[in-house]
Amino acid sequence: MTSYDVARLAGVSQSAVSRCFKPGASVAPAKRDRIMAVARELGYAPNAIAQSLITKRSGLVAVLISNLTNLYYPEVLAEMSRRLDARGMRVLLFALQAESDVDAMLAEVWRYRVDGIIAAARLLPAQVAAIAERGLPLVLYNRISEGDPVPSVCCDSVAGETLLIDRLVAAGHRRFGIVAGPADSYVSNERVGAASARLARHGLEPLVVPGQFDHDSGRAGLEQLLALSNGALDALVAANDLMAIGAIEAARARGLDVPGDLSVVGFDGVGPAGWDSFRVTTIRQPVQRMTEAAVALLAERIEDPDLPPERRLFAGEFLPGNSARIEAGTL
Amino acid sequence: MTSYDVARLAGVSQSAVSRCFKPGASVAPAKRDRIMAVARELGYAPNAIAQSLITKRSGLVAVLISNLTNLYYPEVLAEMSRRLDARGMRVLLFALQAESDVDAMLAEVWRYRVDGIIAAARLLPAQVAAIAERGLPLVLYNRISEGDPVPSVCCDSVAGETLLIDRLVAAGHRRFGIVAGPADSYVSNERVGAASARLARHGLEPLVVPGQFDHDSGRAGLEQLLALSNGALDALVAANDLMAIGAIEAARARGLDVPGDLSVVGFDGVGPAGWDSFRVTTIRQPVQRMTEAAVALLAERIEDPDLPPERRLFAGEFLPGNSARIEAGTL
DNA sequence: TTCACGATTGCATTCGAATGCAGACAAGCA
DNA sequence: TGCTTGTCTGCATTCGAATGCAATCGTGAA
Repeated sequence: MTSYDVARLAGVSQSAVSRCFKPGASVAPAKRDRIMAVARELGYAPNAIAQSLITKRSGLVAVLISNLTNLYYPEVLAEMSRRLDARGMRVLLFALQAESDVDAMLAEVWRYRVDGIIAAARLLPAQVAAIAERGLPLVLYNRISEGDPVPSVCCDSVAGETLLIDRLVAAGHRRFGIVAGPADSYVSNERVGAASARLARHGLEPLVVPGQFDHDSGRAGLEQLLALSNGALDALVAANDLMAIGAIEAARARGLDVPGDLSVVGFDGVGPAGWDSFRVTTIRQPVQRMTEAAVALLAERIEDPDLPPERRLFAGEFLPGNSARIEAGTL
Repeated sequence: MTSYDVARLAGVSQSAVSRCFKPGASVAPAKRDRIMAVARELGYAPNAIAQSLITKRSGLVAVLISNLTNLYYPEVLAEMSRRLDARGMRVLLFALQAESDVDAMLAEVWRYRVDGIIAAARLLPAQVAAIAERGLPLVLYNRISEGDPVPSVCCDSVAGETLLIDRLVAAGHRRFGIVAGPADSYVSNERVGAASARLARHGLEPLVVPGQFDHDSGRAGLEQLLALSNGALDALVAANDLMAIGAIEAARARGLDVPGDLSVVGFDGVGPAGWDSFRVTTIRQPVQRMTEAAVALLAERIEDPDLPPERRLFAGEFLPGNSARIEAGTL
């Protein structure tokens, strides 16, 4: 079904059909009705491919996500999809396996003439530059660019970790351990850096061990920290909830009570963190508002590519949970 | 950058450039090298949009997923994306909020001239018919069509539930409760039906309460079942792991030991089911093989639309876990 | 009645790549 | 040398919709 088919059956020109589907175009009401009736009968809708070719707008947004299985991203993706949808844009999904895939993904991104990119994945400065060179609007999600400024949406790790640390210190914790995420993860570095810095302000220095943002890392992290500290650990700060949960389970497996013997805090506020078995003391990212902001930033820049980069920082919500000894009522 | 730009700089015709990017096309080696050099320099790659228009192949596959936040689908989506990628196809993602969205989504699917559809969402017979009418290959994931036969990939619920029930009965459980998923969910009906049928073979009849496939439903389901049975419950069969976990937590909250006082089994084999806190006795879906099969079925049918519908049923893997009293060594 | 003006309408072109067709050219063979 | 085969090439057209431009129509004003 093409606009020509509709035109022929309705006895008008192809232009008329095209104009019927363009809001604000000049078409006589009677003719429009006739055309739309035929279109409906034939099940006609403008071919987005052909439209893209001529208008240079594909309606596609490339969404790059590095580790979909991270429990946190599915929610982000679902929200993002919904919001892009509401603005008439489609999600072209790029689920990255490894960092090395990025260049290959970008090659595909170019080919499909997407209108913009939302990236929740690590991009090298050269990659960011390549995107900018093509004039493609880009919005980073929970990371910022290392090179030139790029619009981004982040959850305030510094504020979040600062709050957690202050609470823990106020409640008497002194011997801290931190389980970091991957060394090249922006959020991990932010969170670990913020927590360490805040501890330093309190005159404390944490033990830090690396992790991978997954459940097993939390378990392994706890073991390492206990070994390093000879069992003298008051609080474990995990760079995300999944690791916090792993740590909680590992602690229990060793007969430690959480939070009685050890306080554990996480970050993200994913679903399982709220389950009875864990009730992780954590910071919940405002996913709804963050995805909305990301989509809005992108949409604005698709309309006007000259808008300056803007960085939106969202405060997380403190979830007291029950995995850390924290003074009640000090909210 | 268009093929014309490359052609001009390389001093050849646009056709030649086009042929350079088509495997097996006839181009003199020397010329090919020259053209490719220019193309690389300009960062040229064929415009997928223009290609789609003329070849009637977009390389896009619409992936419809109903509840991305279900813990199980993210893994499916990531795997599917990777495998489609390997075959040179892109994922156009449609994350459904409500069933009512399907028609709106399909309208978009038409517009983008996707090459095929993989649906992990409920489709009405009329919707399946509309897809068939357009000649679009369709593969269903973990569901089958209610009307005309459609290629599909499923995990064998009957075998899985049968195995679980047999084990439970063999271990002496007699008073069963089942927490179902949404009434319109195919997998829920399959699993609940299979479990009930198998129990009937053993001369047993379970209590059945409805759920929503989420954590809270498991909790609520347990409460309801305990009320209905006056506390006389041996085993709880949840239609998925998330509900099994909710039920386990609710049972513990009531002071019941799992599996000492109550056995709980789930289905899916999602990550959290394997965590120490739960060790859910469950059936793991072979996601890798299932997604590979789904993508293969689709790819075949894109090549040859006349292939007959085929149904692939995969056996799940029994994970003993530790949430049910089951005879050891009876594997 | 005549003219101007605005609302409609269709024509023709454009977007970027793929491909059937025919011409150009070279090598192979008798 | 003459002719047959192939191998390369470029030309021209095609995909389906959007849009600048000019033509057409109707209407109200002068």
